[in-house]
Amino acid sequence: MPESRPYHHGDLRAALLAAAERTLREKGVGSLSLRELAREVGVSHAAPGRHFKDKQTLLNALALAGYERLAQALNAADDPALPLEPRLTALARAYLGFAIDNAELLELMYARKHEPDASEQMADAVEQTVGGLARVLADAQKRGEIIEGDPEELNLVTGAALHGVAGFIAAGWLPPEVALAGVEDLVHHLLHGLKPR
Amino acid sequence: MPESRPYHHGDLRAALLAAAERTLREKGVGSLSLRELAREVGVSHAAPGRHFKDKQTLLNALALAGYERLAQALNAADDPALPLEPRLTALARAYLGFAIDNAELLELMYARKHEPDASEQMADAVEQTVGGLARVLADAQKRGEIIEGDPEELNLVTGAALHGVAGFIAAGWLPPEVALAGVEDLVHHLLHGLKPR
DNA sequence: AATCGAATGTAGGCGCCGCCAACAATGCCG
DNA sequence: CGGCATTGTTGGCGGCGCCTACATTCGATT
Repeated sequence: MPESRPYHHGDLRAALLAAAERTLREKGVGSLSLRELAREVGVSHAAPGRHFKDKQTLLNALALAGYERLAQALNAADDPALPLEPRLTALARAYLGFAIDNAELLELMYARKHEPDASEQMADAVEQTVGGLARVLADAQKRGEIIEGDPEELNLVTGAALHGVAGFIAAGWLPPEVALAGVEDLVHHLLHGLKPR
Repeated sequence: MPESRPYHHGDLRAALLAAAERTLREKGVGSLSLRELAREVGVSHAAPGRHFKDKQTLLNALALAGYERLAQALNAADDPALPLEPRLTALARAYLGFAIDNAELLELMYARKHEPDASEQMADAVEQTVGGLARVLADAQKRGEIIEGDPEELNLVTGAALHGVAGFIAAGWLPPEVALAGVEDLVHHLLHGLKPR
């Protein structure tokens, strides 16, 4: 007889996360159940509890993995040799690309709110992610390519604009192609403003 | 003996929506259950089904009401007599104020995505909401206060920046006071750009 | 290498949920 | 006033998250 599945899975935690991300992408966070995941992976309905103390913990892990992938994508897209405008455009394109390919996941990543601790890991991940943008702006400021003033405020405007567009995409108000096609203009308007000069 | 509650509630639908919004504000969308609402309002667990065919339908109604309140707040805040910058600032302040006071609700409003129809009412409501912003920018463009070019693109930059800040607030990354304090700078940077001039 | 505790998986159950069907009370319109 | 649509109630089905008790396996200590 075929030896049945071993009692221990081997890497249940990773398998659960992988299945969860697939389900998240295909059916949305709403139809994500621990029992269903357990079924997909082929373990009992209580097995996930050994690796994630509750459902929220699994979602947090998912979000954390998302931040790492996002930070990686942003770092890969950043070319410090470029002048400010194309450099920012590339960064923006990378962020929106991630938002398009991982809409549900991104929503999860941004849904971490009133968790008291929410694991400092999460805060670190967020910091690392926005750090890429902050670095670009700080560099530009140092070189005099953009105005002086509180860097936090500049980060906010730029980050908010990007985040907002990502939100529009996730909400389905802005078709992905349109968003990508408009990246260049978006960055241009951010840098040059809307007033005539 | 005190006459017992009448068999028919009178306005169960409105009572459910009111209770739902309170729960939403206090405990978040996650702890919103039809049965719990029914209990709060004092009806049986199946009564809500007479007014909302399923939970999503109730959430949609909630979101719709939110759009109406938001559009109202924005209209009230818009003073066409003002010059562009203060006019936009007032609008932004109103939007962020709404986002602060109704974070959970706003999240619900923005969560309507892959519903095929999702009721055209919703689309109308969204249109009405962003319409306020579009009007301001169109006016300004007509008066030559801002650059020419695709109005859609200008709406996008401005709307995205506002929406993004609202998202930061909802996510808990940006303390409300900081957001409100930065509104003026935000609008200023949007209009004048980040590049030195 | 044998042992024993920690880690990991299983079985069952509790109370909640959303949704459905059958029935009861009420309001309304002829 | 009689009948019908509306609105509420009761009961139940299957699914869920989480818990406890138990089973199996792994690995470190001796």
